Amino acid sequence: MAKRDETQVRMEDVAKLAGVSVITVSRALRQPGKVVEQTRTKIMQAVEQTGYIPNLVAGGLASQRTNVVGAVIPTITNSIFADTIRGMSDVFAAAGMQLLLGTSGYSLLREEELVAAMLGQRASALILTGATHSKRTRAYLERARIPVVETWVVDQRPIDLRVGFSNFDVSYAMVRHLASSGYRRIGFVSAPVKANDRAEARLRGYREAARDLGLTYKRSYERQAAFSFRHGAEVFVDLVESEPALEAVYFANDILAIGALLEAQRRGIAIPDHIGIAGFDDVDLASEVNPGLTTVRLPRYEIGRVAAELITKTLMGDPVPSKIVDLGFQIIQRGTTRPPRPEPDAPKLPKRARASR
Amino acid sequence: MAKRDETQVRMEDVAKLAGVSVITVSRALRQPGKVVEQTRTKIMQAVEQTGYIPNLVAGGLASQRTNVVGAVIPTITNSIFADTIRGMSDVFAAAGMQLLLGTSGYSLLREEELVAAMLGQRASALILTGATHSKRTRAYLERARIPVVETWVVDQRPIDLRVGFSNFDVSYAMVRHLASSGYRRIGFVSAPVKANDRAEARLRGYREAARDLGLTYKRSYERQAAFSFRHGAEVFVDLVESEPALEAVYFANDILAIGALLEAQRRGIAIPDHIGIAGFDDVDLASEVNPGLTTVRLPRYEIGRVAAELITKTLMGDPVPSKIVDLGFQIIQRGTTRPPRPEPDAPKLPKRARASR
DNA sequence: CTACACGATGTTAGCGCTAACACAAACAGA
DNA sequence: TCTGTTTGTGTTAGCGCTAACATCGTGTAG
Repeated sequence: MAKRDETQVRMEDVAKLAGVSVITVSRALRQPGKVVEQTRTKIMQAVEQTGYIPNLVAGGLASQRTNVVGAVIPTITNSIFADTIRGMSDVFAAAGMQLLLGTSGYSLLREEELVAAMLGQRASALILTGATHSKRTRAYLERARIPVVETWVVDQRPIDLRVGFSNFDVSYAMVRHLASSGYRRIGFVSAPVKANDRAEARLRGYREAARDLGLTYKRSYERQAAFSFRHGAEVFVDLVESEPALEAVYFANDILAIGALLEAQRRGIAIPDHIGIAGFDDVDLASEVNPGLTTVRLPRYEIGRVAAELITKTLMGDPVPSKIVDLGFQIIQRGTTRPPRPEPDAPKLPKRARASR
Repeated sequence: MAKRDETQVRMEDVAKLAGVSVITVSRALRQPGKVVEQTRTKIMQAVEQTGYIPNLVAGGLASQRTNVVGAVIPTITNSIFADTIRGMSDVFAAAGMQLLLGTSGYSLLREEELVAAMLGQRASALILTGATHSKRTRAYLERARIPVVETWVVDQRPIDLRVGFSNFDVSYAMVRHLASSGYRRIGFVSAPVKANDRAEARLRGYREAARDLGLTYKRSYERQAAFSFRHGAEVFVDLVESEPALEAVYFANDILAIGALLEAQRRGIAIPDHIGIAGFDDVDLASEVNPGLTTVRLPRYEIGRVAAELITKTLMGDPVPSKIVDLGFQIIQRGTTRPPRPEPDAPKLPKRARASR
């Protein structure tokens, strides 16, 4: 064996100093109620004096459970996910659990590696982003028999739990909103859809709404752009130049939309008089730019909080009321698009989008 | 004992299926070169067939080391730290290490809890933000005898390793830059300095530069504001209204500065003609707003990358050339401030700031 | 006064893996 | 041929902790 590091304080050292057995120390630390006041005091003093920090690796092996929860997000650069992580962190910190974070970079293979690593750490539960996973990832998760929460999605069959909203519905609703403001020729700038079911659902929502509402729709009204202000600016210029008839451009995220807005400002393109701009996410900046960005507010923090709550509940053996939690959304009308017109006499728009395809 | 979970595949199951001993399986997975091709193939097939995932908790206990590195950042909401984490993640992912992330919310007590939890997980190394830690945190770290990297700072005595730049020097340099553009009355909006040595160093840099350069300096030229566009907007309005003589306002981060710039836009305050604005960080948005924001570019990603590289090197037993790595910075002149004037005949400004106080 | 419950603490036996050493077979050099 | 070395694999003994059961003392009811 690896010779043990003699300098490391073990539970045994604390026990000797306090004049009790190791199990009593273990109990004093984990279930203080089971140890009498006086003994506990002695033990805590010994802990203090030695600077003892319990070895959770050994504890995890012996008890067959850890206080670690793994979470995989596509990227940490997008502040969207930062809010979700904050939601998780707040709950897990209060529950004394550790968050093991990994970023997949929108790669299913990397997600698979991360899931394997987290299962290797014997994480008590896993939080993933989206509903698309490799076959092997699914196999791992099924065999692991731990709570798994897929976030930012609610449609389809969950592996276990699911917390989010319908990207399809939101996107559909935004197009409906723009249509109700009188826009008939609406362009769409998608995020890259590769290995990103949320982006793909937003694209579908746009297409189906455009069709259902009888808008002018051409494939050339669509573009795809990676997540950055710069890409938003570039794709916007390309789009308005090649499709001058467009009345509004709807972007799959606020960063692209704001990039476009700032570019329009530079080029003297009047927003919303010449063309409307809409985003998706309602980031802080969306209400600060001039004019303010019409967008969709999403329950970013809530997704993380609820996901973590479902997990802590499940781990404590409490039943959860529902395996799928839809947290909804809210269209935010601001100055980058014309305000909606008062309802015409016969509102022939579908009342609500279908729940995906 | 906790009865073992019979459904969990162990190394023994793989070994039986492959017709070898467990140690051979262990070696095949960790040091493939030590096992002959044919045996390894048999073992890998058995791994595949059973869906075996090595129990790193058991492995960590037996070997007395883990592939986990802990990192504590103040907040994940600030995209600044996101870049640093990306730097770490890229290196650790390539090295097959796991990142255990915690957010302290600028609380030394919370940092202490996180450090204790991470040491409890027997993390192989720790990455902290800043140089200010509680007494107990320092005691933990000294006893732990693992590599510890403090980031975003280089001054003073490190616990072990340190990667960043001098916030004092950067701030000093920015004020010097503004002065060289002819600004004499420069306001400063600090981030909250409580438990934030970087913010405090930036404030000191501003004050000392103002004094050294003979600028007009009044305590009422200073404000403090929490990290958000909105706070930047509000504090800017307050400052220009109560101190109308101000020629420029220098913000301790770009988010505050951009919030101010957008507010100025709304109120028709001409930037930079009426008043100059400068930031700190060079976020993506800084080059997109109109006019572009004068700011300081920091090696955000590099800090994370270098910190992680120092750790992987140290863990592999390679010596590191230096315990402290200063990654420098770069002033970025854009449109929110007047351009620097050509050097006057007698440049009596100090050539370089002192390395802190 | 005995029997029994209960609360507090201790003893024992692993959890699944790896370090160190052991050993057998194959090979090389004298 | 013998010896030493190298290579591949196995045996043994934990790593530090906790679950389960054991034990001991005290209080309480009959």
